[in-house]
Amino acid sequence: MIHGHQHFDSGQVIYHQGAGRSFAAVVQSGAVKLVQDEQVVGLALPGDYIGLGCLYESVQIETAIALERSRVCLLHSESELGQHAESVRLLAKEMQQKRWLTRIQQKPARARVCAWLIQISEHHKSRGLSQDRFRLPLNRTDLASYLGLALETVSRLLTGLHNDGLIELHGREITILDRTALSAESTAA
Amino acid sequence: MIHGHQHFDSGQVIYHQGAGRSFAAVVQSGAVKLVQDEQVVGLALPGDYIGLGCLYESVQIETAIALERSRVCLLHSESELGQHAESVRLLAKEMQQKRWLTRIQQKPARARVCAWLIQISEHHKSRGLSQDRFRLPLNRTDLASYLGLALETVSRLLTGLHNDGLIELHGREITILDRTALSAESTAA
DNA sequence: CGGTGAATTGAGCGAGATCAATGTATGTGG
DNA sequence: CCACATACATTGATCTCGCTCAATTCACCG
Repeated sequence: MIHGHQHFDSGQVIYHQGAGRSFAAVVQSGAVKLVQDEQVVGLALPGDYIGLGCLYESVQIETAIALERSRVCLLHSESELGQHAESVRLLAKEMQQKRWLTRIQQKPARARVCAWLIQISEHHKSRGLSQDRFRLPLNRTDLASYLGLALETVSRLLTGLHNDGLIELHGREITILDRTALSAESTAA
Repeated sequence: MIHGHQHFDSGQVIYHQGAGRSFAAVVQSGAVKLVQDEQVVGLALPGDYIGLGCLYESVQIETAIALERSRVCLLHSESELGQHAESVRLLAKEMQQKRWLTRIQQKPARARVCAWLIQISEHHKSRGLSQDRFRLPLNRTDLASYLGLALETVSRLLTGLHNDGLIELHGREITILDRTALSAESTAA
């Protein structure tokens, strides 16, 4: 049984979909994407739990891949995951994420991108970082997969938001210029 | 505190989104739809739990509406919901549903409909009913909302499946003629 | 019968996908 | 230091799936 934290380089697999002897983990730094059948289905940032499927499934449900050098604290045993009451809370958080995803999937493409940007921004804020200036944790391909769009569409929409003066953009570095408008668009249609 | 089962007529609200003093319940007969912000986000058939949000939220997350005369067993207290370990199992089942939804949302419209038909068919099978002949629990409008499509599209696709000889269809009564093909299409693209 | 709500069918349009080319940043080895 | 390779991002042109709007049709009920 490996305890304590462990490092993963960008692109490294933390665990594979279908793998037995499954375990959960907490992301402590960096960023991790969750992939299910070639589809990006989740994004875990510092503080987020991954692999909670082990609470009720015998094998991992998704593949977890580090998006940049990340530190992850592996939780192999039941006791390391805390009491059951705590487990319910963790599952609940994951459920909220899924609900959010389901809801924005119905919105038009531009709203999805806006909603995601806001979401990432909030996450940064909650970690005490700048909520207006940060690096996008996903590249265009992964972001497109996550939002259920074509990568070209994502690219076009981001430059669109830039042209409309809502954001500043240099590759993956982003600055939010008009959070109000962004937020408004994210709830549109 | 109301105990035991209770009946709801078609269209009756079991609980409202946002309602306090929330509770969970088990559907014992009939069918219930779960609506979140005008959007159908779930369908509960006999044996399914609803309102599990009460495990971690103080107010109901969605509105539950009976689709036909249904018997529902209300679970007001923590103890009626079983031990925590049981709660995790219930949440897990709900999570699976959500994962399924997220996954098919990316597929083309026809695959969504096929996947849903298969899903309902399996549910019937697991209840010991005919897996080939049954009544669709949702009308076209609700089904469209659930699958993220326009109701006209759903209608066209169903008649399409009929023309292709995969199903027999009279209003909401359906007969599955070619489960293999249906299943194959549900995983397409 | 007519009346009401659900389902089907048709015509046209548009958001977003696809295909294809070009651009930009980080390399790596000569 | 420059040519070149690789990966990621942008931009353009075109096509298509599914949406919208509108007109029937169908089933059931008073």
